[in-house]
This record gives sequence, structure tokens and C-alpha cells, in this order.
Amino acid sequence: MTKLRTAPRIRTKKPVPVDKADLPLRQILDGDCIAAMRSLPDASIDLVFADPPYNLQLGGDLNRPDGSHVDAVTDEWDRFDSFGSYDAFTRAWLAECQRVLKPDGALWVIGSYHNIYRVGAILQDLGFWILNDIVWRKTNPMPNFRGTRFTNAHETLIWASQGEKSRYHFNYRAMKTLNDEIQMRSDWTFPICSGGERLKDDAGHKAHPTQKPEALLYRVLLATTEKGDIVLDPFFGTGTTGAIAKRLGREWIGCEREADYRKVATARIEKELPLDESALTTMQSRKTQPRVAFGAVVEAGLLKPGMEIFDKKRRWKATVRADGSVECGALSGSIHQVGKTLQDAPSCNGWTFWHYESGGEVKPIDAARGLYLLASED
Amino acid sequence: MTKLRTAPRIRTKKPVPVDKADLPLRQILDGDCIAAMRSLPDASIDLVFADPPYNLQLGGDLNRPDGSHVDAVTDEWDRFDSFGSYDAFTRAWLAECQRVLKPDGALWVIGSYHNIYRVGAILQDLGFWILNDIVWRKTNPMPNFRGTRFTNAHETLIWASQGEKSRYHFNYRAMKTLNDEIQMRSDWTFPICSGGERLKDDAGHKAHPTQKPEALLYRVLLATTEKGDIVLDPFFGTGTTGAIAKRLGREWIGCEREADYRKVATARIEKELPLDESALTTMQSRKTQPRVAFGAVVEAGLLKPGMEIFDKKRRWKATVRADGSVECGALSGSIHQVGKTLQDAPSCNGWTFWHYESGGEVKPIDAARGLYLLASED
DNA sequence: GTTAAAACTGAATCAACAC
DNA sequence: TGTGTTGATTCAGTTTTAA
Repeated sequence: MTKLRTAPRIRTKKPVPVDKADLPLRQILDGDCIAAMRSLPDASIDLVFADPPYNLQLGGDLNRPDGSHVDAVTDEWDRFDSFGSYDAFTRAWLAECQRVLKPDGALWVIGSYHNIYRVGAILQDLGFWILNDIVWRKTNPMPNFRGTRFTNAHETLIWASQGEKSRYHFNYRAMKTLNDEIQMRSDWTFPICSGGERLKDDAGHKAHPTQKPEALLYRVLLATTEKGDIVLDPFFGTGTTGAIAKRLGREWIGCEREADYRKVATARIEKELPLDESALTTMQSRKTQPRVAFGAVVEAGLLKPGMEIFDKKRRWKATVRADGSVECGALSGSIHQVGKTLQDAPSCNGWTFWHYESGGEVKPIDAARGLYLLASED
Repeated sequence: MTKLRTAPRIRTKKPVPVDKADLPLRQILDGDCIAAMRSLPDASIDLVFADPPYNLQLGGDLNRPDGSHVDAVTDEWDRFDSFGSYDAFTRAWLAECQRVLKPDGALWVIGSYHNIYRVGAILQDLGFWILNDIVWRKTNPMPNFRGTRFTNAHETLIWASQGEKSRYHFNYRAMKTLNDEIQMRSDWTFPICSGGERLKDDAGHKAHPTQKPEALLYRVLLATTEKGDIVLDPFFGTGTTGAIAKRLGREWIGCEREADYRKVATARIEKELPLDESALTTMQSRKTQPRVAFGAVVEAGLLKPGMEIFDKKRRWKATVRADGSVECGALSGSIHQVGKTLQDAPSCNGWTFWHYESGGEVKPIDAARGLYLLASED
């Protein structure tokens, strides 16, 4: 492995700010991502999220014990001649990301053991500085049908800044709020993308073999971007990054060489609705720190940011925000704090105080917590 | 318990078996691990467990919010001045492991995001074949005191064989038993090593900065070695690998250049008691049990020639013939072949597919195989 | 229409032996 | 070294079909 440290860690002069009007915002660039990124100016992107080919190197067919056939990832885009050619490809697209990222921008890459060690070593060689590696634990991974290894139940994400001295962005407080006032850890638990969220083509087949769950992108973007930031996804696929960026009020640019994927992604993002301004305001200061497990319920989509919650007698109503805090007029904070202040009570259990409407019924938000617990039991 | 495996495909000639008496079993070799491993013969080791320096590159001291000092890893042995020198070191010790490992041997390495990407890429470059990466989730990680990143709550282990075609050893059944009859996943949850397990020096300070929990080694050795196997740990430290190897009835060899660590490890392993023979017996998979021909079960009279067998739903029926073949209309052949053809399936396990009636009960013919095995035990 | 059972599915480097 | 035979092996879901 050769050392190719290029980018300087410390900038000597302030960069010329890029005019957003000069960027292809909310567009999917056609073609190879390396060529497509060349059309972007230097230092114009706040965050890159990349889900590159994993170079799986699969052998023959695989059947389940019941005899059914496993639909493997055998697409042409995942075939490489050797580690050498995979490395060259990886170095090329990562170097281009490095160029288009702002000095204080950051990069996320997701992969599996097949490719992530190559990606991690190369991005270190290029001068990226790893901030964390994150483990996505799958609640429902595919088993190892032959009983030959441990169930491959996770994928790995690397979060890296432009360099050791880079002033990357991290919404520490929003993450802590989302995680019931405990620091967000480096292991995240989500189900794989399936059910209604999984996009299908006209024939009912999955539109893309490796579509990522929205909850994963939701947490990534909420943690490491601000409203209005520009997010680039060089391997756009069906556009999960674009959809969540739009939902969270971030700008996005995609690169995708397959016309079918571009078509699906365009339609998907078109349908996506941005959240309300108030729902997007995340907790910024320690003074207003909420005390909630509520954030995880919001993240899981059981309660939507922007939706209205109210007490049983509808004396007060509040709005749910993206990080699990709630807002009621000038008041904001956790479900418990806001309920307590409104009632001028010594304490308040927000779970039973607040209600929401679902299918014509009024339920305490505790019902949504129940659903969440059911869905996320270990 | 003898191993039933034969010579691997990658081997062109049968290697001369190494006499265990020629190996420094139950010894800690003094000095640099690369030099120490050079004294070991080729193809003599069943498993390597390596916990190499992490190349942490910590800048300056770290204090907790209350001002107390964090005793970080700042030892001289963990200092490398560049990725290049760390890579060269890594390549050297991994290559030596490759040489001393048997063709069907395997390697474990543990690391964090600081070093694991370099280790993973280099071991792939050397020809090791990654079988799984395993995430050790810490129940009690050190928090991120500055609130600048996600809590670094895990470490990563890579499990790799000598090559793609290598017949590595995996105690699938034992792992499934250990995990309440569900396949063991690639994410393992353990507390960090603390309390009584954490070794202290005479002054009461921790004897080693990165002592690993015994539960981690217990699972590694139980999963990928057999009783009597030889385990090498090139970075022995306080000897967790040796202690657990002794406990589980495995042989061990360590390398350690710090005299203080050797001393602590020696005393520790001395105190360790091996488990009883009976406690060491693990669940065996079908694969490792002797193979039984259907004809032998017929021959033994457990199933009679001429009797009828059928699938569970009685969609098909067949007749048992004296030579252990079965007949279904114009079709005839082995229990597996006929079942496969009838179902038009990619394969069929005749033992579980076919059933018979005995004493008013319907049982799979596998039950008759079980009786045969019982009857033929000494 | 309601409920239970069966079928289907997911980034997977997924067998070993005899001839 | 290749080819054919034996036979070992699955978890958490969602969707479809049957009762």
C-alpha cells in the first residue's frame, strides 16, 4: 500500500465561496461518478455519502435449506478483476470526493468486510482522517444457510474528515437527544430495507439489489449536516440519500450511471415532502436539553416530524421535531419538560400526557413507544 | 476426538507433520514477535490470535470533564511515525504467521478504526481469505468526554483462513448451542475487562493498558479450535489467550518482549485450571458424525425391504428395495436422487424428506438412522 | 371478511468425499 | 484435477394463499 498523502491539512488562505447557483442541486448526474464529479467545482460540498460497489466475489449458486434460490448481487457493476483494479477505482473516486469537499466537509462510506478494509486504508492514505467507524447491526440479516460461518449480521460505515485539523460538523446534542440523553454510540441497530420502503419495478421485482434503509441516512444526515448543507452521493442508486436530504431540508446532488435507477430515484424524490421548518430545528444548547427516548420513535417513523401532538383534553398542542424534541409556541424541549411547564406541574410523564391521531383514533404517544419496542426487541 | 478432514486442495504434497515435542508449547518466547516466530517450524500452528499495537496516534493528554487524567495508551511500543512504518511492521508479522500456520489453520486479529483497515487490507494482499469480521460491542465503553464524536463503543476482529480453498475449522453447532439455538451472529456483546479479571501490578495500577476480556477469547477458541489444537499469540501481553487456551484444553505459545508482561502472564496461567474433559465436550454437527448409508439401515433391519416410505404431505410414495435403493413408479435410485427428481429441486436430503410409519406414528427415516447409530456405538 | 398457514425474501466471498 | 454423489443447512420479517 503506497502512501499518497495529498491534501494539506491546514488551509493557508480562505477559499473563494462557491455560489450555490453554480451547482447542479437536486439533480442526478448521468454517467460514471468520477467523470461526473469532475464537473463540480473545488470545495463546494459539505458532505459526501457513498455506497460504492462491495466487490463481493461470489462463487456459485446458493440455495436455502428449503431448496429455494438466493437472489445474489451479480450485477456487472460489482465485478472487478482484482483487488488492484478495485483499489484503483476506489482511489480515483475518493480523490475526486476530496477535491469537491469543502475543507471542513466530511465523508461517509458504507461497506462490508469484502471491501471496507481497502476503502479505509486508501482513504487514510489520501489524507482523510477517520472520526468513527459505525456498525450497522441488522435486526434481520440473511442467515448463513450452510452453517459455515457466523451470520454476517452487520455492515460498516466510516466517517472521516478532510484531515486531522479539519473542523468537521457533529450535532452532538441532537444525537444525544435522539438516544434518550445518552451519548450516541458507534453501533446502530436498524432492520434491513424491506416492506413498503423497498422500491419495486413495474414487474414487482426489487428496483435495486442493495437499497439502504432510510433510518440509516436519517441518522447520518441529522448527525453531520445542517439545514441547507449540500450532500453529494456518488453512487446514488434509488436515491435514498436524496430523499432523506429533501425530507430534512438539505440540498443534494447525485451521480448514477444506470438509467433505470435514475428514473426510480427521480420519481421517489419527487414524491418526498420536506419536513416543516419547526420540525427541523434540532436542539442546540444545553439549556433546553430534553429528556426523551422519544427520538428513537421518531427516527423509526412511528411518529413523523412535523406532526401535531396534544393532551387528552386538547388544551395544548405541540409539534414533533426531527430530533425528538417538541415545540409548543415559544416552548421547546422533551415531551416531559414541555408537558410539565404547560401544566405548571412538578413533573409530567410525556408518554401518557401527549396524544396523537392515527386512523381517526386518538392514542397516547406511549402506544407508538409500544410499537417501537415491539419492532426493536433484541 | 480425531479430525475427519483430509488434505486440502491447495496442498500439492502431504506436509511432514510437525512433532509437538519440537514446539515450545506452554512457553512465552522472549523478544520481538517476528524474530520469535522465526524459531517456529513451517505449518505447525492451528490458530493465531493477534492483538497488535493499535497505532493510536493520540495527540496530547486527555482529561475527563472533572479534570481527572485519562490513562491512555501512550506506551512506547504503540508509537509508529507513519502509516508506512506501521504497514511494514504489519506485513512482516502477518507474513510470519502465514508461514507458521498449517494450511487449514486460521488467524484472528483484533483492532480499532485506527489500525484495522490497514491490517485488513494487508492480510488480503498477503492471500489470507476473510471469513467474517466480528464486532465486539462493549456494554461499558469509555464515553467521548469532549462530545465531539460518537462514543467509540466497539472493536473489530477479523477471522481469516490461509486462502479461499482452505478448510478452516468452525464449530458451528457449538456456537449455535451457545446462542440459545440461533446461529451466532457477527456482533458479540461483552463488557470491557475490569474488576477482578483486570490484572494489577504491585502498585495497584493496571498491569497492561489493553487487556482483553476472557469471554472474548473463550468464544474465539471455542468457535475455531479443537481440543489439543496449538494456538499462537504473537502479542501475548498478560496472557489472556494462554489462560483461556489452558482452561479449554488447547495448547498455546506466546511471544512477548516486555519482561513485566511475561512475568504477569506466567503467574496468571500457572493459576488457571483446565476444565474437566466432560465439560469440554461440545455439540457435534452432523458433518463430523460418521456417515451412514441408507442400505446399512435396511441391512440392519431397521427398515424392511418392500416397506413404503412417503414425504410428509404424502404427495409421493416409494418402496424400499433390498439394496437400499428406492422405487417410485418408473423412477429408482438413492433416497436423495429420487426425492430430488420428484420435487424438481436443486438438491434433496432424503433422510429428512422421506418418512415411514411405525407403531401408528409417522417419523422421518432419519429416526431410523439415529437408531442405527445408537445400536452401533461401542 | 377474518384468521391461519404457507410462501417468499434479504450485499453471501456458504461442502465434502469418492472415484 | 475434474466430475458425480451424498446430504447438511435458516432468521426475521412481509406478502400471498388457503381455510
